[in-house]
Amino acid sequence: MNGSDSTPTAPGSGAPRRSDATRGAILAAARERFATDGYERATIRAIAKDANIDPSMVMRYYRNKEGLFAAAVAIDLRLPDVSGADRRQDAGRILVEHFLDMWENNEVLTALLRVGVTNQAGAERMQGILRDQLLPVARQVCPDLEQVPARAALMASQLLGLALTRYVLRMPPAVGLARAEIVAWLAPTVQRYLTAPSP
Amino acid sequence: MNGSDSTPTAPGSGAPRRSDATRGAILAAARERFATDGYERATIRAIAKDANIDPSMVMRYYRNKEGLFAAAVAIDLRLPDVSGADRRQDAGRILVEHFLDMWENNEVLTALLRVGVTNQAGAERMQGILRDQLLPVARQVCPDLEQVPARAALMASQLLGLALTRYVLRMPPAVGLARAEIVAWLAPTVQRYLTAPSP
DNA sequence: GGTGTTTGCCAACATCTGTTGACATCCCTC
DNA sequence: GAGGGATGTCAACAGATGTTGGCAAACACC
Repeated sequence: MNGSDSTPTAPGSGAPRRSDATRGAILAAARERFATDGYERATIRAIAKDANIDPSMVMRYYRNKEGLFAAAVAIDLRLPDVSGADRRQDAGRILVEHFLDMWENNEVLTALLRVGVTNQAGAERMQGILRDQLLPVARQVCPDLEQVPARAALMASQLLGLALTRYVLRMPPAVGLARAEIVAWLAPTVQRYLTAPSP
Repeated sequence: MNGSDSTPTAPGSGAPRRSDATRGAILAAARERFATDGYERATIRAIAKDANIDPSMVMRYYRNKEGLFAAAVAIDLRLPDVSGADRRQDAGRILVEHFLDMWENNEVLTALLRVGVTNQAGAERMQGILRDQLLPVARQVCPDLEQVPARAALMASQLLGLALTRYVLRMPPAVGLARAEIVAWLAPTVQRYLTAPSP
């Protein structure tokens, strides 16, 4: 439940508009549709119907479908700091737990993953998240700076792979895993990708 | 390069038809389009154009778009046997190498992954592959039979996660990984998921 | 050589898509 | 209370999409 985050279009600036409720409803509906249907099948008409407004309002407030997607899917992973000496050796567990928390109650992540697979803009957005958010974390704990991108990519492959099988494809055995199980299995993997000496 | 596999529709049965060349061309074009565009954006018209035939031929030979997809994407991972005592402790490396071989020169896998994310039928197909092909491999090497599904799911999460970041999203650091690097990093992970005692 | 089936192309259909513009209505300001 | 901008509704557009049926040519078989 993301709710209505202050000002939908220009966060933190501009006076509140009378249409903020509508804008928020559109964004909420868009997030849900993009998450369940992907980019192509999430039609503007369906989103507008969910938000109980006219399709033309979507165009007025977000220019076009791409603009709507850009506004609806803004992701801040809020990755925790793991640079402390004590936390560094626990980075795997901390990150896996944080990732699960994020995915379990944030449909925007599922939306972006679904869209990123079939839409170029979505894919680039995901590349940006890896570069701007995941990579810095790897830099905090990785010994050799030159290996940071590779290690971040490895971490991403495992975490996104879990999200893919569990939240998108909903493979029964992946859905059936308990949270504690996932942490116990994946934490050492991520820890190794981040800190183990290059094999 | 999959080429034209004998009889496209009913494998291993029926006399060769005069239209086999056309059928094959359609399937090849469909595979490529589904792989690059996903299900929705891979239009029948575009596929027909690639195959240099009329769109109506696609409908004649494969009923509808779903039928075309079902015919175009039939996957046999040809997973190697790892039940031997010596191979069992090498299962991780063997499977990762085999997976890379498969993905590097088989666009059908990319097609299925792209479609599985936005299409229910595609998702079910992938679930079937996990159940019918990946799970038996896990059963060969996993000590506790009850844990087989969970371990197969873990293996799938890592392998599909790599495919996702490298072949679908094409995240630069994931694309930049050398084959040997991937094997060196992922083999121990898969090995642990399959054979390590439950953590 | 005539017959029936297969193969292919063409035109069209109904529907859905993103998108646009005109018009009515509300609310705030002077 | 009049004016003006913001907000919302309605109808329509142009194009694309899956799908269908009819019709000509090529072929196989007697």
